[in-house]
Amino acid sequence: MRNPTETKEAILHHAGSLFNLQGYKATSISHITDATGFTKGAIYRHFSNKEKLEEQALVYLMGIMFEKLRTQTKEQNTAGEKLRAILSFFESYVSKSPIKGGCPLLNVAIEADDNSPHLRKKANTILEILKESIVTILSNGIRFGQLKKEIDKEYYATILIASLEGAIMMSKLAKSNHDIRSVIKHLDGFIAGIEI
Amino acid sequence: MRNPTETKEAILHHAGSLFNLQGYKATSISHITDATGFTKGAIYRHFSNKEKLEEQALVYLMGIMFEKLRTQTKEQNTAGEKLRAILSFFESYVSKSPIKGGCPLLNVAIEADDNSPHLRKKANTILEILKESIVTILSNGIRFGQLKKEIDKEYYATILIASLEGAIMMSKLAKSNHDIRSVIKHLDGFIAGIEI
DNA sequence: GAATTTAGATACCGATCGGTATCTTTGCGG
DNA sequence: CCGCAAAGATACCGATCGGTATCTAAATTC
Repeated sequence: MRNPTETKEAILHHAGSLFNLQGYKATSISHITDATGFTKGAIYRHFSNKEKLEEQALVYLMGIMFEKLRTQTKEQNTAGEKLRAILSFFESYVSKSPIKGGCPLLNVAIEADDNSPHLRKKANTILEILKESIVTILSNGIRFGQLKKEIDKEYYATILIASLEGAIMMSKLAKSNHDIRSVIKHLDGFIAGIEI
Repeated sequence: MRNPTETKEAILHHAGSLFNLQGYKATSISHITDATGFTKGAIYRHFSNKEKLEEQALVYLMGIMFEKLRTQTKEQNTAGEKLRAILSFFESYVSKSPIKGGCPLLNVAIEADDNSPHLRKKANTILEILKESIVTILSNGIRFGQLKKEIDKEYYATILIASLEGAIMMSKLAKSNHDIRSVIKHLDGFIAGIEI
């Protein structure tokens, strides 16, 4: 069964999983060959070097994240419900995570901010997309008369993301969802404050 | 000038700085010998292995953090002022950081949570100490009639820490203090809500 | 179905990793 | 000022790092 498309997909899948769990620099090509069953020859045929593999694996991981996030918000009707779907989506990163190792955005941000310009740039773009998707929910909420008109949308998006990402860090460290539940409780009230 | 105490201090200082900037696993002993001017022989005389050096460097970093935090809160008189001193302390991690590379607690938490049990445990203890120190400020604020009696202190401490740590991640990623300023603005109001 | 392209395996490269055994040098106690 | 213990330097170890050149085998093309 030789299928280059599936091979590349399998490499991205396992590499992404390992990068998110162990870190990008800490994960070697050998770790990936062990996980996939493929050899270095196969990996370097599909990716010119480790840096490119890291970048594409990050995009792959964020694709999964945004896909899950989008389906869960689409199920909801009002802006308030959509925002609360985001809260529970982030809570899932602690216990039954869609990707092992927690939030890939948080992980790559901390590892890359000071010494991996290529990953940092991509991560920053991803953060902006996440922000923008929350802003869109808020805009629609205002348009449909579900949220107060005068709110600073970008400000609210920032508060939500910062609190949730910080809470993931705390809860993963303590191996308990107590902290993220507190934060979600707080953000729930925060959202209620702008609902009509 | 041969002074083992100063040598150990210098190793911890440079190692801590590199660990916080590049990560623990990504920083090799060679990086530390380059930074300190000492050789492997010197390092392994003072630290039995790299793991122990990582642990002690983390404690060293957090010592600096808590020392700075303590002096800045001690300068303030009321609980509200002390809490706001914490906000501006965290803001300093982005621009004029006491330690290069951002918040050492956040950094070690993300790197260690899934695969460095020895660091994870220490980091978790540090998180608890940070929480406890905020709870103490809140308790005193209540005792001196500066804060409302009925508040859930641990809950408030969690919200503060999560928001601030998440904001550091965002601001370092975007290389701007815009996000952390938004979060601080929000937390400022949050604190005002429990002041009398 | 033979020829050719391409996916993937194998074997190797120099550099660097954490760690150690040994040697030299320094400073201190007598 | 001499002897000795401790501090630090040097030189090395096997393992592993990212990367590449080459080879084999499978699919595609005509």
